Amino acid sequence: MHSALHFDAGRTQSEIRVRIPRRRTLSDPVTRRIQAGQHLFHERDSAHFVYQIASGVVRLTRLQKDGRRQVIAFGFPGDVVGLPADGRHTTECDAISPCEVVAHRCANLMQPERDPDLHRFLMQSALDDIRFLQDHFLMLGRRLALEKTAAFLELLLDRIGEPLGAYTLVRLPMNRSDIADYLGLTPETVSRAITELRTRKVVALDDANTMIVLDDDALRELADGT
Amino acid sequence: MHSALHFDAGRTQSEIRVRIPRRRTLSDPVTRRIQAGQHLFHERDSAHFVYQIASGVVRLTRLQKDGRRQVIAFGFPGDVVGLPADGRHTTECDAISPCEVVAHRCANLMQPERDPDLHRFLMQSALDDIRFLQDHFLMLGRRLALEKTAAFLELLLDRIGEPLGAYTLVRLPMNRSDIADYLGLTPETVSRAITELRTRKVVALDDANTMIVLDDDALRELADGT
DNA sequence: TCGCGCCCGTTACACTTTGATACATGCGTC
DNA sequence: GACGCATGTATCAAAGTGTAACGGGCGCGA
Repeated sequence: MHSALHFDAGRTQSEIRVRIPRRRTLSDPVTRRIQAGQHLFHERDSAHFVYQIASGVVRLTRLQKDGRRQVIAFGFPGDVVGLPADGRHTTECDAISPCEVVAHRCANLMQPERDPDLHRFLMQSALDDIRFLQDHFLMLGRRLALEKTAAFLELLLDRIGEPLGAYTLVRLPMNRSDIADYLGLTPETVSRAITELRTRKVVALDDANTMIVLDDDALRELADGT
Repeated sequence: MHSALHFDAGRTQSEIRVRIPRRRTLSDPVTRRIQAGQHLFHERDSAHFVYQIASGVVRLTRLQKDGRRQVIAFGFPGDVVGLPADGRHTTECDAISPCEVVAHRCANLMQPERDPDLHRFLMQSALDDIRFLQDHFLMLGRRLALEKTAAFLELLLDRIGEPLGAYTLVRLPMNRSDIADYLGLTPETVSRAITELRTRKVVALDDANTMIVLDDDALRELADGT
């Protein structure tokens, strides 16, 4: 069944990128490349930079005393990650696929006079971040694992979906454990939910975690709980 | 049992207040009084003001298509609520106890040049907000209802606890349904969890939802899952 | 003042979902 | 070919939910 699902869409994940506007200021941004698995920063690190993702995907996590891990968010191209509180980072951040990121100095956060445009941009990013975090709550609070999973796939569809004829292609950069820790489930339950979505022909999935959304409407209905 | 628990601490909830610095700018803040149940704003409202809570508690919620409600956050004295995305409010906001709030014009969010001090303050608020939202995820992701509930009461302890001799007094301004919708549980489960905490002599609770934290350490251990 | 209905909190019971555990499969690497 | 890693599947136990019922407090109107 899987072998019949070999869709060759050409572009690779890393090619989904966002144009970073070139700016002329005292605090010109610096581009960095990082590999999958590398950390951008750790929780409680003194914060020197915030990072805008140009390509690739990062994972923002919090570690708990009992050893459990909560995935706070995924950083997709265009997102700004690493906004600090009290001068320190509030999460772990590591790449789950090769990334290019643009680093901006944190000092600019509290110096609006120095570079108003940059400050405006950072404020915009913080406000967007708040909205994304609020969206995430709706997934965690939702009751059924199938609904949570559908809502998550809907998010991916909207954030990193690539048109492919009548359907949409979504390359999953994260594994089942990441999804589980994002949704407050176990990897097994995520696996069951995805299997159910495949059985219902809502999505198709090959061995390389490349997904095709077959029934966009059904996915959104499940995500909405209707 | 309840009648034996009549502790008279004198101060009322509304007396927990935060000093709002008087500022001299083009955009002087305006104080408003609102009653319990009144709305400050609705989801998708065009955002004209952000509000800093001076006294009282507000509730930030999102309504879902299936009728369920997610409590995104509670706004305690000192908190800033109503930070918009794309010029619109992203949640409902209503008071759950009589409130005094200080309104600042949203226009200042994207005009750092006009009032740098105000902009710095709003940025700080946004960054704090992000951290609080992240903290909330750890409560939702936690496994057991007892742990979630303990974590929530720990939050209240830290935010609105009032020293009372060797113990700490916490007046719960919200009802069981609010707590349930905040933690992703049902009101019944919250009730059971609180009953368990009372049985274990971790907290005491009277008929007026006034709580005394008897065993601070036990509460935090439960909240940490240890 | 009394009676009434309503809301909230609590408790009990049956049921559903999820978690925990175990094991099989497939893939890549050594 | 052995091994590690990630994923999928199956089974059983545990936890939470849904439903219902009960009691207390409160506001309202007769």
